[in-house]
Amino acid sequence: MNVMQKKSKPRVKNEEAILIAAEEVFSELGFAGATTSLIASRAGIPKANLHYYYPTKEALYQTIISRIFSIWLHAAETFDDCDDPADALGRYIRAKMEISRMHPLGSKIWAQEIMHGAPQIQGFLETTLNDWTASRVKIIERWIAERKIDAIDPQSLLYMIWATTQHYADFEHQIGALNGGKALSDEKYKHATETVTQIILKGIGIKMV
Amino acid sequence: MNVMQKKSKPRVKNEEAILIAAEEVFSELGFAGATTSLIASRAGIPKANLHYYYPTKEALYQTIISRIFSIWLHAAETFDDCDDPADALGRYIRAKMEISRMHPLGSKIWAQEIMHGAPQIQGFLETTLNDWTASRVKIIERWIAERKIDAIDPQSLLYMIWATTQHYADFEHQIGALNGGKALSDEKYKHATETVTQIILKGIGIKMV
DNA sequence: GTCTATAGAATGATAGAC
DNA sequence: GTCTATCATTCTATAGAC
Repeated sequence: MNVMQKKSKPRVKNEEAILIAAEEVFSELGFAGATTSLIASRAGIPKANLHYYYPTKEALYQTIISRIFSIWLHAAETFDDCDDPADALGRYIRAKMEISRMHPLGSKIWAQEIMHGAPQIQGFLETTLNDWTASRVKIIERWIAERKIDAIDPQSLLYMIWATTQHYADFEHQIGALNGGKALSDEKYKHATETVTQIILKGIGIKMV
Repeated sequence: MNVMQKKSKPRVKNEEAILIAAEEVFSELGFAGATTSLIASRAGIPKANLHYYYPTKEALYQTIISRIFSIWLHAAETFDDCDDPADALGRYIRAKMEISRMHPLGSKIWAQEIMHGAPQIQGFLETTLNDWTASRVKIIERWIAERKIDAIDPQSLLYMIWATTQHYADFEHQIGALNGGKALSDEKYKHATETVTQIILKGIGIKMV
């Protein structure tokens, strides 16, 4: 037998089912509105069983948050320090749009967490996000100094990218309502991604091919 | 005495205090997380008194929502059918930024309402917003046909404007955290407004003066 | 590991005196 | 109109049998 205690089969299965259900419920109802009994019910297990795997609602919520954080980190890495702003920003915008498409629930939970004053992720805002943002502001300022892009405010540019890309996740219900009540097709989503990329890049003075 | 029954003095005062407190609490904790006792406490009255003025938590919430709706209508009117897209869009973007500055709490409540599937405002999305959006898409398409702006997807442009301007309200906590822990000064906010306007207008091919 | 039953706390709303 | 006391419900969390 291994030194690493292998997780038992039902544990793996149940934990995964709980996390999927929890992400749904937290995104739909917020932390306060979510009930452990609803999460358990959607996961297909009795409520007491949920508390066996995750002792408190808050512990479950923090597990969800840390998963979302790792997705955030993945996107952050796509904004690398490269000489070509069209490359770097284009890749970053497309990565963020892809994440909004693949993980809209996580994006909504994240947005609500910030709207509520970031009770769980304040530390992240003050350390990881702050450092990451400062480093990217420096890169953008260098592009400006090298006359590769217009002399825009770097922070405002970053906020615009975050806002626009996350909007497709956070407001997907509204976008669906304005699309005849159904979600955007893959084709339309791709088109939106290209439009967003084009407007932002052209907007900061990058010549589009 | 007037035919219109004048509202008594304490009623006016208390209703106003309740609405201000309710907007705060709903934006911070969401509908489910908000408690009538906390709202009453912030309004400086006993909980039973709150229920005297607003029989249920939901009735109070709907009053708040209808106030936010009237602000939305006000912003919508600034996007008028004019020949100059720089004028029309610039005015609209600036009006939206101003609203995010003046009414961040309302914006957050609105965002959460949509994230939760718009339980109270689904009708608004399907009628007023849908009609308004369709009419503005037509105007944008006309500008494109007249070669006044690039041939971008009108919907994506509108979403970008909504996302970016509302981000300054909905994510003000994060923006503050990235600004040394304090809110943006009037000066910085003005600068952000100009940056946002410039990037979007230039991004759709409008020559900036 | 699973599940029934329930304890203990919080909350929305109201009764009824003033 | 105001306010204390309280009911009824709901929710988190756990005990304890299996």
